[in-house]
Amino acid sequence: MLDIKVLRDDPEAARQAARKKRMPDRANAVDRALQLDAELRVLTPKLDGMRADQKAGSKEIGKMAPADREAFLGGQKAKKEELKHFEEREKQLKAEIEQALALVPNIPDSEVPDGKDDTENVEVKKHGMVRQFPFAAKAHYEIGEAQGWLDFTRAAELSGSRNYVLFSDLALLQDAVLRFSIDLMVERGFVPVDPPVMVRDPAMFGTGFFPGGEEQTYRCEKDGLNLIGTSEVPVTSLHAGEILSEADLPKKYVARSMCFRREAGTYGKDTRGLYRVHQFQKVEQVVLDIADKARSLEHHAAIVQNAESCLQAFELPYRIVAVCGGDLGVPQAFKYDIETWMPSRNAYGETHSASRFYDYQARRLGLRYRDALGKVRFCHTLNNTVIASPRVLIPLLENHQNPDGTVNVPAALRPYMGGRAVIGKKVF
RNA sequence: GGUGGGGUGGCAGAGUGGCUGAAUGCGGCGGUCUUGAAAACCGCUGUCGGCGGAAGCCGACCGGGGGUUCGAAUCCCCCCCCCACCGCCA
Repeated sequence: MLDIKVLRDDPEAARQAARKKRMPDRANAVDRALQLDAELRVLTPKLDGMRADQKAGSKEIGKMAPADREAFLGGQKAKKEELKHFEEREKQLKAEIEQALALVPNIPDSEVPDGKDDTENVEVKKHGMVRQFPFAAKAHYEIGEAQGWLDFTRAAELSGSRNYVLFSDLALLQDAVLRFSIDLMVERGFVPVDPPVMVRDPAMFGTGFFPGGEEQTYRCEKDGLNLIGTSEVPVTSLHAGEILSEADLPKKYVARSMCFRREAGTYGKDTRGLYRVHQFQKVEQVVLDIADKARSLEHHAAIVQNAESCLQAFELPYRIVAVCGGDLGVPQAFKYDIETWMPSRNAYGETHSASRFYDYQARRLGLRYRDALGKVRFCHTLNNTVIASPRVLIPLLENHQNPDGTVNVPAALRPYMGGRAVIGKKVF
C-alpha cells in the first residue's frame, strides 16, 4: 500500500507506475482513491467540529442541576441526529479509500526497464559457461524416469496433472540441496524458520498477493485459510501489527516450506517435467529492516549474492535479469530474477526471484518500528529465493549428467549425499 | 465437538456509565549523582488524523461490527480471535 500522501503529492507518478506495470485498471484506482480522499478531507474538519460541540455539551450536562437538564437534552439529541448521517458517510469513504488504495501498485524504481513481459527483461550478469555436450544430452525427466527417480504417471493418477513423485537418490538429492542452502544461510546470520503453510487472509493481503492472486491460491474455505505459494507470506507477516524496536532490526530469516500454486491459466505451458508443478519446497530469505533506501539496496545486493553462492556451489551456469515493468508484481519496486541454464529448454529458466518492496508490504501489514528519535515508522521488506525444488533439480540433473545416465554430484553437496560423487546406474 | 476464562498503551496489568486516553509496574528517553558505569532518585514517554511556524488546540481509537444513552473501555446484541480443561484423533 502506498501512503495516500504520495498520491496527493504526485498522482501522475502513481498512475504512471500502474501503466509501467501494465495494469491500466489499477491506474484508475489512483483517481478513485483521490476523489474519495478529497471528499473525506472536506468532511473531516466539519465532522470534528460537530463532534467537539456535541461532546462539550455532554460534559456540561453532567454538572448541571437536574432542573436545567431538560432544556439542554433536546439540543443534544438534535446534534446527535445531525451527526449520524455524516458519520455514516465518513465510514463509507474510509472503507472505499482503503479499497481503492489497496489496488494501487507499488511504484517501480526508475531503473526498472520498460517492457511488457518476461521477454523484455534485461540481462545484467551472466555467470559460468554453458556446457557443450559431446553426446545427446537427455532431459531431466528422461534421466529421472530411466533411473526410477521420477514418476509422473502415478502422480497424475493420485493428484492430477502438474504433480510428481520423487524416489530414491533424487528424493535425497532434493533434501541435500535444501539442507545445504539452509546451512549456508544460517552461516550468514539468518535465523531459520519453519512457518505455517496455511495462513489467514490478512497475511495474503498484507504481502500484496490479495486482492488479485486469489485464482493462484489453494484455499481451505471451511477454515478460511490459504495455502501459501511462498513462505514470504507467513515470514514477512510474522511481525504484522507490531512495533519493533530499532535495536531488533534487521530481522533476517531463512524459511523452508512447502509451497502450493494452482497455476491457473497456464494450461499447455511447461507441461513436461518438473518445471511447473503445483507443490514444491522452497528455502526463502526474508529481510525486515528500517525505512532506509540505501539499506534496502544493500540487503537486496546481499540476498542476490546469497542465491548466487548456492548456484555457484552447485556448479550451475546462471544469469541475472532485471525484471521489466510488465513482469513486475503489484507490491514490488524492483526485482531481479535469477535464471539457471536448463539444457532441455536450451535456455535459462527462472529459479529465483529477488524483490524489494520498501514500505509497501509493511504498510499493509502494520509492520512498524520505533526509530532512534522515538518516531514510529514502517519497515522495509525484501525477499529472495535461496533454492526452490524440484525446479532446481532440472539444471542439476541436466548439467551434471553423464552419457550413461548417471549424474555427478557437485562437491558441495557430497557431504549431504553420503559422500558420493555420482548417483544412478548405467541406463543408457 | 463440549465447558469455562479472556482480548486494554512497546510489554505486563488495573479499570463496570461522566472526574479515564486510560492507575501501577517494567521497558525507553532526558536529568541528578559518579573518574566512568551500575544502583538510587527526579522528570518525560500511546497510535492515527485535522489546524498551527511552534507551543498547543480539536477529533478518532481500549479485538471487529451494530445498538442503548445527553455521555460507553465500562451496559446490550452479533462476529472474530486467544487461553484452559474435557472428549476425539494423530
